[in-house]
Amino acid sequence: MTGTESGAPRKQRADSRRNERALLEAAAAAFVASGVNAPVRDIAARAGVGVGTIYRHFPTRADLIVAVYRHQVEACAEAGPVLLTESATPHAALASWIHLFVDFLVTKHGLAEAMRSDDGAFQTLHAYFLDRLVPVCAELLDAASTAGEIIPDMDALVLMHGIGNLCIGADSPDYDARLMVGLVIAGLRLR
Amino acid sequence: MTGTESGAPRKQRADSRRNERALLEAAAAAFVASGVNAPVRDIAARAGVGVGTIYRHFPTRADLIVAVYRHQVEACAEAGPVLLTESATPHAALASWIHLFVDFLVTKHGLAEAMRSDDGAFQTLHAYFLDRLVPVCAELLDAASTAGEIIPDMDALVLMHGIGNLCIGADSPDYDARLMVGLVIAGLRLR
DNA sequence: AAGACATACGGAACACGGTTCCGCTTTTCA
DNA sequence: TGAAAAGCGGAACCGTGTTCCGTATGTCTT
Repeated sequence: MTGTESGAPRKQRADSRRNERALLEAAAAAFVASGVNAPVRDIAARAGVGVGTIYRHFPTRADLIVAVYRHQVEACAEAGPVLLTESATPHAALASWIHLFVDFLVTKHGLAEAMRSDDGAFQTLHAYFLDRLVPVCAELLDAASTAGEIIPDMDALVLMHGIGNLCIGADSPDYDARLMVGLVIAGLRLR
Repeated sequence: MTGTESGAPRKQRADSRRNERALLEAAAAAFVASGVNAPVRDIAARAGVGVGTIYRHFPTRADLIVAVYRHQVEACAEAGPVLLTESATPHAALASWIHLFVDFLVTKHGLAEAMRSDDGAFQTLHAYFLDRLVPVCAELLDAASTAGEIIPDMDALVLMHGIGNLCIGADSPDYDARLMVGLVIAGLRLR
C-alpha cells in the first residue's frame, strides 16, 4: 500500500533542490540586512534566480519565513520542557522560556510585526508559530498555576500574542520590550 | 514683533477651507470603514476632490490622522489630572487612565499599528500622540510611585509604547488586549 | 464691474512592490 | 539519444502612494 504508487512519480529535479537551498540562504541574508519584508526581487537577485522561482518554492512570504526560522522555533519549543525540569520553580521556567522567545523575536527585524499582520498571506506564519509554541507555553502556564504561583486560567494564545506585540519595534532606542515583558510576567504572579 | 508681518499675506480661500473640512469628514468615515490605512484615492473620492488636494492639505497620512483624532486625544490628555483628583489612589487613577487610552486605541482600526510604524511619514503621528500623552502618563506614574504603590522609575514613554503595542490586533477574536494591559498594570504594583 | 494675480484644484503620470503567466531551457527517463 | 516532464526567468500587470503642472477659481484692486 505504501511506496510504489502507480510507478514512482519522478523525483524532484536536482536544480530545483539547489535553487531552494540558494533561496533559503539568500532569504536569511536579506532578512538580516533588511528585515523580513525584504523585497521579493532583492531575495531573488541574491539567490541568482528569477522571481517566479521564489513563488514556485514558497508561494507566500510566510512560507519562506517559516522555512528560514524553522530550526530556531523548534529549538525554542524543545527548550520548554527542559526548563521546566531544570528550573527552581515553574514560574521561573515560564519566565526563562518567555525571555527565550523574546530573544528570538527581537533579533528578527520585522518578524513581530509580520506575526501580527492580518494579511492572509501571513496566516501560515501565524499558524506555524502558534501551533508549535502555544502548547509549550500552555504547559508552562499550567505547571505554574497548579503550583499556585500565578493566576489561574491564563490563556496561552493570548499571552503569546501579547508577548509578540510587545516585541514590535524592539530595536527602537527609546523602547524596552524586555522591560515590558517583565511587567507582564510579574503581573501573572499571585500576590 | 508679533502680528502685522509684512502686510497680511492674504487669507485662505473659501473653497480651500471647504475642502479641508470635507476631507476631514471623508477621512473619518473612511477610517471607520476601512481603518486608518484607507487608500488615498478612496478618501479623495469620498470628499469629491482630487488626490492632489489631500496632499496639499495633509502632506502625510499622519497629519490627516492627527487632525481627525485631535479632539479625542485632547480629551484623553485632559482626563489625566481629573482622574488623579477623583480616584481613591494614584494607582487606581493610572489604571483608569490607561484603560481610557486603550479604549481609544482599540476602536480605531489600525491606529495602534500605525503608531508603531517606523515609516518616516508617521513621525508626526508618533510625535503628537507622545508629546501630548506621555507627560500625562508621567504625572500619573510619578504620583503612584511617590505614594509607594508601584515600582519607581518606570519610564512613561516605554509604558505608552508597550500599551500601544498591546492594542495591536485588538479586534482579533482570539486576543484580548485589555487582559494583557491589565497584567502590565498589575505588574507595576509593588508587592 | 472688470482685470490681474495668487491660490488651489484635478487627475494624469510616475515610482515601487507584489503577483501572475507563458515561452524557453534543463533534467530525467526510457 | 530523443521525447516529455519539470522547472526557470523575467516581462507584464495590478494596486498604492506621490509628484507635477496646465487649468480653474476666488480675491483684491482700481
